[in-house]
Amino acid sequence: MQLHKRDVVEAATTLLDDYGLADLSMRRLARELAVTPGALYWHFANKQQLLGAVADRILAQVQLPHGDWRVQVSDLCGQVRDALLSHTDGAELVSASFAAGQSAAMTTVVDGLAAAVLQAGVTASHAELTARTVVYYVLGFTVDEQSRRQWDAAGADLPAPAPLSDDADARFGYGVALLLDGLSARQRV
Amino acid sequence: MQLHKRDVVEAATTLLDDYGLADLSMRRLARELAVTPGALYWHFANKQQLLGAVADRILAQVQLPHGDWRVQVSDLCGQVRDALLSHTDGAELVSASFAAGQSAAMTTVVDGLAAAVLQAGVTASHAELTARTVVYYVLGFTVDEQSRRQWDAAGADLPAPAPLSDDADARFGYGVALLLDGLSARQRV
DNA sequence: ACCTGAACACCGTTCAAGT
DNA sequence: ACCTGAACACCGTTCAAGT
Repeated sequence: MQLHKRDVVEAATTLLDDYGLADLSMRRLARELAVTPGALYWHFANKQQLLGAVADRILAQVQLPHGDWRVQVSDLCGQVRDALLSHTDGAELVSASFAAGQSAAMTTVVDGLAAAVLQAGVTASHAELTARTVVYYVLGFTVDEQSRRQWDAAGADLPAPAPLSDDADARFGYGVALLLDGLSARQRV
Repeated sequence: MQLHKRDVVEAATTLLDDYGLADLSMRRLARELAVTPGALYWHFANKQQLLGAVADRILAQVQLPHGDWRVQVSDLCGQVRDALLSHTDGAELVSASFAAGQSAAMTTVVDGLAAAVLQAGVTASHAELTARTVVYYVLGFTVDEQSRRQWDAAGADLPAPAPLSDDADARFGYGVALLLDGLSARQRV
């Protein structure tokens, strides 16, 4: 039966979760879908575009937040981080797709952040720049966190007491708060 | 005659500047050095490690700054950005090497930033975290800037008036200033 | 419209064997 | 100690030809 874009993206996500980004190849994905590699190129122009679609799938759960701009920004940051951490190499994949300009969902996130910081009194011309600064932090932090996390998990099974996941939350929140403080310091009200 | 680590790293840097990261392969590098691919594996454990050495070479020009902590931070940020922009795909390469924990020079930069922000009154336990936040921004911004830059350069030769490079400097400075303001807001003096 | 078959031009890495 | 030869197990992408 017919191959649809959605099936391809779903299979790619499963492959990602089970074997990681390094083993997510067009050939392997084709094998998993029981088609020839060339078939994928009917639906996607290239691998980058396909990975962009996977990135968007990973970020699909993210909702634009409401409330005070500070709450909106930290909510959005937290949602993105949670989405990335819920898939193997999710942070690396989304980060690369964003850098390659292949993630529409990430652009939506930037726009959401830009709208929020506008309420903080940032000028229109600086809103997107501010939003990107926040996104660079979220992606940089989470890529780092996830690689350490996966490295630890690859070590001994249950080595130390437990990695204390709350600590990572606090560390993540620290950087977000730092950026929010920078914005507040500039707020003219 | 004998192949030395330095020769390999130098040749890799030339290849990077001339053809970009995507075309910097172990096989092509070996060809350029007139050796067999296997020869490289006597000097480097794997490609990641070799790229880490190239990253360190790119950052070799960066000097630990002096003066007020604010000046130290923005100096260091500017130096790193300049270093990355002076090699094709330099930002992407250093960013990847840093994420993979293969760049000693980048670790030195983080330590330098941590030392600077300590003077801003950040607690010792938050200094490295703050430094990493700054680094995430510098890398994220510069990867973005360089990819746009190279994309534009690949377009028409001399298309519009000129890309206005000072604008990029100002945009970069804006994010650094935002982080510095966040730190200042917390400063207890 | 959608997919196969088959090719093109490559990869990173390992390792016995040579010098 | 340092490197070659040769292999292993793959890649992304294209495109005429089939259905």
